[in-house]
Amino acid sequence: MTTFRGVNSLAEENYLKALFNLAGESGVVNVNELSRHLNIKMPTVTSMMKKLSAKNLVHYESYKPLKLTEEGEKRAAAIIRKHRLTEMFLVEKMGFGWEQVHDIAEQIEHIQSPLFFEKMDELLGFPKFDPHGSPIPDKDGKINWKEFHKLSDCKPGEEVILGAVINNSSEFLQFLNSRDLRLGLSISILSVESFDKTMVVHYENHPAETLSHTVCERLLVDKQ
Amino acid sequence: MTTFRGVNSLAEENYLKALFNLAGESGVVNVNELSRHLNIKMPTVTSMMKKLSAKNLVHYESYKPLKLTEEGEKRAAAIIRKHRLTEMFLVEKMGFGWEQVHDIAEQIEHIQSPLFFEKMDELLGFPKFDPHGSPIPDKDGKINWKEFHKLSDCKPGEEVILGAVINNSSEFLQFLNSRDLRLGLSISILSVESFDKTMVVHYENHPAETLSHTVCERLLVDKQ
DNA sequence: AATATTTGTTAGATATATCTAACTTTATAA
DNA sequence: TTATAAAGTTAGATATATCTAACAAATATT
Repeated sequence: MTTFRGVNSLAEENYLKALFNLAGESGVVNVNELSRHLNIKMPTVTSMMKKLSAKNLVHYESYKPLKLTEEGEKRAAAIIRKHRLTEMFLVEKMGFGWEQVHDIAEQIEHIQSPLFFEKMDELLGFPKFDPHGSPIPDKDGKINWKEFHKLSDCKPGEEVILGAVINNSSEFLQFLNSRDLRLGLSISILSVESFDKTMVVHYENHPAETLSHTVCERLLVDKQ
Repeated sequence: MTTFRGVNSLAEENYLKALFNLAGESGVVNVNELSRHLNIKMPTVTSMMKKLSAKNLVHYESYKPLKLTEEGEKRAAAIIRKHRLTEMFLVEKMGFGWEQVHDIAEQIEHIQSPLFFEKMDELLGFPKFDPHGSPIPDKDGKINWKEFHKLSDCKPGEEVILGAVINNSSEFLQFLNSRDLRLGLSISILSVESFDKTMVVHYENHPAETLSHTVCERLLVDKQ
């Protein structure tokens, strides 16, 4: 039984998603980067890029950086939409913690059933962000980019709202849990250590919590 | 990225499940049967049986019928447990109709996350049957077989409760929907046509509904 | 019992997705 | 600006899961 996988194989979907996630401003990604991110050797990546290029999902030219085509970007956004809707569903409707949902969503994002995800979307009330504050692409693949700042770029005296986290690893999220740090929280910056950029912040029942630069770089905030 | 699939590949899981589902009283299945059911050619089936035999999941000897080993049966039951829990979740918690859930569950049954299915189980209140009345294997793979009778084996005058349906195809379930036939319904048998075994039954707001033998064979009932 | 049909196996081919080893191109640094 | 390092490609091997064609065994039919 050839399990139905829609137009793209599971492997292809993972490459598309990775290309989408790794693309910065320029939208381009190196073979090496992609290789490291997917933990797949470079020759394998090269051959897959040729395949996706033949399907008009990736712009590929020897020795040049990779870029998704418009169609490739649409497909990738659709997968990320499914991933983020799933994360939201797991947290909001099934009682998972935000640190538990990544690996499950990583599998469910490949489910082929528009109806299944439409139902999720509906039950969730058409959310715009996932539990980590990442925007959920709409059905056309468009993403509502919110302009967040890194907490590490803020100055003492500023009061900000925690809007998103950059790293979704279970370890990082568990660290945030242990400090009662969650999205929506109002945080005041008390001081910044010029030596190592460590911040002392105040929020809720935490009058003076010390956060390393590494942590502050991964917290995205809204300066209102 | 080698997508994590636990101990068995997706293909292997589908063979195990099919062996489980096709095994009747004797617990044995023919290569040909399996081949037809999975829509995979016999030589492919033979080679997979050798592989599963090497993994001690199937008893395989040339030209003899196939049988799951104890371990194979456990693995198969675990997959079927995930399938049926999913169907129940889709119907009870996501608002799907019983005719819509098979194909989605067919995909979600392969998700590797014990926690995900434990959560489903818990949210559903540890159900014993799926939306089609099929028993949900417990965590040890044990199945609580209820002794149902085919409606087609019942006699005029009997009053029975619809407990399960044998065919889960969307078409059949839609037919049942169109006649307001659902699990739990109390049905009285008014008459049986000796010529073609067609039954005339009475239930709820249907004073005299005529059901073909083909349909009655697929309806399992409880004679209380 | 001989023959025909069905069922099952063997052998070898194909497609996908991966790898390693060797080589080439591009980028970096002395 | 040449040498070195990093990034990328080519060629060929491997594993999985599938197929077709040809053959063998078991079962059914006359």
